[in-house]
Amino acid sequence: MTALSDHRTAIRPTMADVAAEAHVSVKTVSRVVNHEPGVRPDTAERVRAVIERLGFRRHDGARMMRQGRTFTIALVVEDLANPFYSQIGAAVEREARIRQHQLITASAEGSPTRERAVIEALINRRVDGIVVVPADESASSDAAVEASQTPIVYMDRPVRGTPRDTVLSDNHGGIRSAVEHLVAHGHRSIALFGDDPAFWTARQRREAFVATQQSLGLPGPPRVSMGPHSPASVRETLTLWTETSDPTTAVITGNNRITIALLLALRDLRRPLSLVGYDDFELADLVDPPVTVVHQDPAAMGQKAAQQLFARLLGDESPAQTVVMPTRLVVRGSGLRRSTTTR
Amino acid sequence: MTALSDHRTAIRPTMADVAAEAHVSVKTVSRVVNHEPGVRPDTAERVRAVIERLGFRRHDGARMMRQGRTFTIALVVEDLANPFYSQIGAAVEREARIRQHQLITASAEGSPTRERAVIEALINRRVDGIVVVPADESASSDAAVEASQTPIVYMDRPVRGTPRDTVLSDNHGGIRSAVEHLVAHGHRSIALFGDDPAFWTARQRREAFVATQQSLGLPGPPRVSMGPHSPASVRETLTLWTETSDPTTAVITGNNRITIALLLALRDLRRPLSLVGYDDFELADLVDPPVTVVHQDPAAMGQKAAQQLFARLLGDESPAQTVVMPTRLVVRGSGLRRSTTTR
DNA sequence: TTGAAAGCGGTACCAC
DNA sequence: GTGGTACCGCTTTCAA
Repeated sequence: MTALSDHRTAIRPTMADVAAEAHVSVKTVSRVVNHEPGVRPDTAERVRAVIERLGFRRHDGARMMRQGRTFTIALVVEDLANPFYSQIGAAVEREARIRQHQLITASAEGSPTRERAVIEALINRRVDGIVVVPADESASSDAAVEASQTPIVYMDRPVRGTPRDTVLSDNHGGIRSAVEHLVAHGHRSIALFGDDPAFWTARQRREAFVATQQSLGLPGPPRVSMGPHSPASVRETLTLWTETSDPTTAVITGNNRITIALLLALRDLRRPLSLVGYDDFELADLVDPPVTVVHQDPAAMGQKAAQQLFARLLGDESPAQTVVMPTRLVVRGSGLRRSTTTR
Repeated sequence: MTALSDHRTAIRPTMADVAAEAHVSVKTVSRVVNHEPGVRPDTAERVRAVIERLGFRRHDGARMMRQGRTFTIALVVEDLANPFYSQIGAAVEREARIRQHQLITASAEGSPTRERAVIEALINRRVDGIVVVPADESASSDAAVEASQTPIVYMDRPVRGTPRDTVLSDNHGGIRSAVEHLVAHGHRSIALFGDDPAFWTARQRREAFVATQQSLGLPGPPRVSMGPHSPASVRETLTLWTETSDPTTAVITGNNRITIALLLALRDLRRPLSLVGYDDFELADLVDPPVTVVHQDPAAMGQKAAQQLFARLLGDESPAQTVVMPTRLVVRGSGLRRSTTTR
């Protein structure tokens, strides 16, 4: 053991240190560490003993660099604290872990600029692939992604430009199931409180609502109010629509947040309105009456996206594909026809 | 441009490629890329032009290796989809991003074995530091952490062995505030539905409950039921405790999940019990009556842990410190004294 | 079965 | 100002 190796060992032993101690070459240490065949058992044993004694741990950074792969994928979303995204994150991480990969998660906070910066940083780190819930449809980082050849999968919303693998939710089907459910329970005058039309998903759901309403032959022009909403604005609009000769008897919301705003508004109004919310939420069962919802499955979407990404990493060269994940109507009661006396 | 560089450029240009094209040394390219001073403006401009033309992007893996730092920290929790952890995750990621670091998140799924494997993999990757919500108190990966010298911060629960930086929540204060609130509203017979005593936090809260009950001079032996719970088991216990000569009039829960089980049980029982839940939840406002809770601030805890970690990365060598984060009682109404006629 | 040497793509150090 | 070169710690290649 030289003075040098002695010193280095104290900090972080390398394969060279192990090799010196075990009187073998670095290559042999490498073989042992990576369980490569072709090492005599006793040699391997000796090397393993030294590894153990010195507390050697392979420096994966060096390995990645030489191999040109990082065994890392990344997930870029708007806000990791949002349940929709955190469920996606958990699913993607799981798929990564199963395949011995690690996951870098990053928030873009809804800003295309930040999203681009984040994605470029990830490319510089040579992550093997990226899953992105894009901030908008502009594909802000398209050029960088293109040049880097880094496989990317988009989720929840499509982006313009070069077609890429994309996992969407069936917004049309989700809204249709909501409308049909309400109609089946006798509703004819249904309103939609959608999200800000700046969001692609919000526009999709609005279109689906209008189309379904027409295809079912419901009377009158569709009543649609797009966000952003507050409980107050919702209350106002609701009052308007329920005090006509053709009062709205049921409401569909465009997402989670709006469902909550609506529940608050309904509580104040004390009006017997039926409701189907978009997005499931934890306490839907505990509200009175329990809230019927269109359930998107973020975990399934995340899993699907990760699987698509790993297929690319394994060499799948087929054309970019878009997958639309089904939604599920969870009936809990709030969609039933309700009389004033119910409350 | 040689044939070699021609080929390489098509894949991924390196500093050597840029240097050759710009007729400067690699070192000069490095200087330009890193905005180091001491490069003539026109040289820098020429280099930048080539960088642009070739689409060069620095390989951060190589840089990290040379510098011995990865500009990466990691977060290990039980389940990324759990709101408590995902809020921590969002906060930690934010602190990392502000400091130009990236965050690797990993789930240990509550298994100490998996946790150890995950942490060792992170150490092998030479992450600069790790934040861990440990699966148990065993500090399963302590030896590896010790040897690797990787800074680590524990959250929510302490671990045995070598003292390390730890961020805890004030379980005692949280429970005390809940009990005091109920007592202030006239309750004298209060019960606790705690979580599985296998969890350190659950035991802490139980102890706090018993201690507070005694210090306030409440009558009788403390009524405590530790988990795991189901709505059915909760209902059974509640029935027992409310049908004595000294009926329980208020309940404190040990966490989020139990609060929900309790709400379901209460709905079935239709008994006028007051309630203070541990952990805030999104729709606490919408339940009838709105649920008063002890709010832990996972975002603040995550932020604090990340800040402590970065202090270490910046060279803070002071002794390991434990920080206890305060909780906040969010009064919403369910803690008030309720008569049978209220429902 | 084993090892020597050349890289992977940058940065650090020191000449010029 | 600029460049040469060793080197981070491992894998790859090829020879012995």
